[in-house]
Amino acid sequence: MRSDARANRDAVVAAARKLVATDGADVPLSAVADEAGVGIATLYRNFPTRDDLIAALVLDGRNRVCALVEEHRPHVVADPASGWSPFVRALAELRLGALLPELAGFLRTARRSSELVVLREEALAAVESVLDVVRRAGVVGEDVTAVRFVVGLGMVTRSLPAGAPFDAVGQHEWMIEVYLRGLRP
Amino acid sequence: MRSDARANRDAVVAAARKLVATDGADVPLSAVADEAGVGIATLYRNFPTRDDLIAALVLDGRNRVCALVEEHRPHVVADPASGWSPFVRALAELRLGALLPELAGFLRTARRSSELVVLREEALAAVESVLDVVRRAGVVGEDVTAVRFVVGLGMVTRSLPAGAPFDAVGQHEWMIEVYLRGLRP
Amino acid sequence: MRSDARANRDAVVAAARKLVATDGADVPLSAVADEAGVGIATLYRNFPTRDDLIAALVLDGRNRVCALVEEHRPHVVADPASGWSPFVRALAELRLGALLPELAGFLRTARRSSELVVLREEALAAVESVLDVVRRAGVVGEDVTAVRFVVGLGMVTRSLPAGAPFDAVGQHEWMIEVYLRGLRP
Amino acid sequence: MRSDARANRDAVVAAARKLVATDGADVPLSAVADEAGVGIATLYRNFPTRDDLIAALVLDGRNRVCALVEEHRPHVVADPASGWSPFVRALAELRLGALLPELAGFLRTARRSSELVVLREEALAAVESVLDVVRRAGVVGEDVTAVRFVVGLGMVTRSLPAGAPFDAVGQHEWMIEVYLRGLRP
DNA sequence: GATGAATGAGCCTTCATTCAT
DNA sequence: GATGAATGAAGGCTCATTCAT
Repeated sequence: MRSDARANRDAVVAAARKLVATDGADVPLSAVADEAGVGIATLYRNFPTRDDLIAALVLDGRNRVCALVEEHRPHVVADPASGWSPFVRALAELRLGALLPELAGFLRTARRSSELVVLREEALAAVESVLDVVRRAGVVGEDVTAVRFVVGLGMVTRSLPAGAPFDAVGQHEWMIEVYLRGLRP
Repeated sequence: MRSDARANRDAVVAAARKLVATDGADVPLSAVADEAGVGIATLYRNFPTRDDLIAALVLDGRNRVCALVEEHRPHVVADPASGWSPFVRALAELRLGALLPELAGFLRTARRSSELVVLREEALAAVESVLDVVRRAGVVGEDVTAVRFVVGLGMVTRSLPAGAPFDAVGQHEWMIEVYLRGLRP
Repeated sequence: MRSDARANRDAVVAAARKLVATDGADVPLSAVADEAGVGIATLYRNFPTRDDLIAALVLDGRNRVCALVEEHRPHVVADPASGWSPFVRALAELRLGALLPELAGFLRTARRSSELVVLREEALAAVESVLDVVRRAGVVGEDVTAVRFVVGLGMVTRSLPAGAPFDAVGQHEWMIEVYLRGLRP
Repeated sequence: MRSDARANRDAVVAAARKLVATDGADVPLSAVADEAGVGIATLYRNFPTRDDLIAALVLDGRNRVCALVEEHRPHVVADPASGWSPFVRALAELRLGALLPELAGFLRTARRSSELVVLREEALAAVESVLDVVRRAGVVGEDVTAVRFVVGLGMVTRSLPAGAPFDAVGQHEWMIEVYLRGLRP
C-alpha cells in the first residue's frame, strides 16, 4: 500500500498546486481534497497543518526551479543574451506568485522555518548561478539579486482575478516583457 | 448629528483603505469597524454590502488618481522626461493594488457595475491624458496603454506579506524602478 | 402639534395592522415605521416596546369588535338565523387571527396584563351578548362559548402563506362556511 | 460510524419536528441542534439549508400521513361513519399545521420544488382515497376536496401560543369537533 | 416632538481541524 | 491507512432598542 499512499500524497500536492494557482492560497482544504479525489482526513494525514501542505508546495517549487536551472543554464552560459529570456519565461510559467503571500505566514512560525529556509536558499542559489552569468555579461543590471528577481517575478505572475475587465493573459505576457526590459542595466 | 454620521462614514472608509491595503480586500468587516472605532452595524448602515464599501474605495481611488493627474500633468507637459517619474511614484504611493482582485468581483455583478465602470473610465481617461504626453515624447513605449499601465502598477504595488523573509519596502521601491525602466520604448 | 402627534400615532397603528395581517406579527418595526411614513424613533416614542404596539392593536381590535356588535346585534335579535352569518363574516373580515400568537406573549408579562384583560373581557362580553341570542335560538350549539368562538375564528382566519400552492382566498371562505356549519348544534 | 450518522440525522429531524410544531418554523437552527444534542455544523452537514431540513419534515409528514391512511382506510371502507372520525383525529395528532407557512416558501423556489410537489401529491392522493369513500357514503359533503381538507386541518391544528389565556388543548379538541361537524354535507 | 444614526446581541453559514470506524 | 462525520470558532448580516441633534 506504500505506493497508494504515495500516489494520494502526490495527488494532493498536484491538486493544491492547481487550485492555489487559480483560486489563491486561501482555497478551502476540503476543495483540495475533493480535487485530489481523496477524503479530507487523508489530506490531513499527509499534511497535518495547512502550513505543511504549503511547505510541500514550496519544496515542489524548489525542485521545479532547480530543474529549470539545470535545463537552461547551459544555454545561458553559451549565449547569455539569447538564453536569458527563455529561462525567465519558463520560470514565469511556474506561476509561483500565488505562493508569495503564504511564504511569509509560516516563515514566522518557527517549526517549519529552518527546513524551508534551506529550500529557499537552494532555489535562490540555483537562480543566482544563472544570474551570475547574465550580470557578468551585462544582460541584467548589477542591482538584480536573486531574491529581488524571484520575488519580483512572483509579483508579476501573481494571478489576476478571473473575469477582470481587461485581458488578463495579455497583461501577464506584457508585464513579463516590461520586467525583462526593466532588468537590463 | 449629520456631521457625526459623515465623520463616521469617512472613518470607515479610511479604516478600510488602510486595512485593505495591508491585509487584502477580504479583511473582516468587524476589523474595519473596530479600526474605525464604530460598531459593526454602523458600518453596515453606511455600506449595506461589502461591495458597497469596496465601491466607496474605488470612488476614493478615482478621486485621488484624478487629483494626482491634475497636480502632476502640468509638470509632465512642461518636461515629460523629468515629470513622468514623480507622477508614477506618487501613483504608486496610493497602493491601489489591493483593490485589483476586488474590482473584478463586482464588475460582473450588474447592480454596481455601471457606476463603477464610469469611475474606472474617468480614472483611466485622466491617466491617459498624461500617458499621451509621455508617449509622444518618447519617454514610454507605444505599447503602454492606460489599462496596462494602471493594472501593471497595481501588480507592482500589491502588498507583500508582512513578515516576509526579505525587505518588502525595498522590494516595492526596486520594482517601481524596474517598472519605470521597463516602460521605456 | 397635538394633532400631528395623534396623526402619527394613528398612522403607526394602521401600518402595524396592515403589516401584521399580511406579513405576520414578527414584522420588523422599522418596516412598520416606513409603512407609516414616520421615523423609527417616532414609533418608539408612541410605543416604547413592541408589546405596547401590539396592545394598541388589541385595543383597536376591541373597538372594531364592539362596533360590529353594535351594528349587527339588532339584526341578530330580530332574526337570529339570518343575522348570525353576516355578523360572523364581518368579524372574520377583521382578520384578528394574526394577533393570536402575540396575545399570549405579553399576557404573561405582568405590566400590560391587567389593562389587556379588561379589553379582552369587554370584547368577549360584547360577543357573548350576540352569542347569547343565537344559542337561545338554537342557531349554534350550547358548547359555543365566547372565548372558543373568537379564538376559533382567529384560527380560521389566520393568514395563509402568500404564494401557497392552493387557493388561499377560497380556502378562507370555505373554512368560514365549514366553521359556521360546525358551530350548529 | 454510518449508523451514528443516521442516528444523528434522525435526532435532528425529530428535534425539528418537535420545535417546529411548538415554536413555529422559524425556530433558530441552533436550538434544533441543541435539542438534538448535536453541534450546529452537524445539522448543516445533513441539511445544508433550512429548506432542506423543512423538506425532510415534509417527507416525514408524507410518510406518516400515508401510514395513517394505510392503517385506517380498511376501517373507513368497512364502516365510513364510524371510521372517519378516528382517522381525522389521528391525522390531527400529527400537528402538520406548523409546516403550512413553510411549504409555500420553497414551493416557489425551483430547486426543491419538483421533489416536494411529488410528496405533496402522494400525500394528497392517499387522503383522497379515504375522502372518496366518505364522500360517497355521505359522511362529508361533496365540497370537501383533499387539498381543502388537509389545509383546513392544518389551520385547525396550527399551534396556539404557549401561555395563552385560554385552554389551548381544549380549544384544539373543540375545533376538531367543530371541523368534523362542519365537513358534513 | 421628530428624526435618523449608533449599538450590540443573535442567528446563519462556512471552514479548519479532530475523531471514530 | 483511508474515510467521512462531528465540532466549535469566526465572520456576515439583521433587527430591536437607545441616543444625540
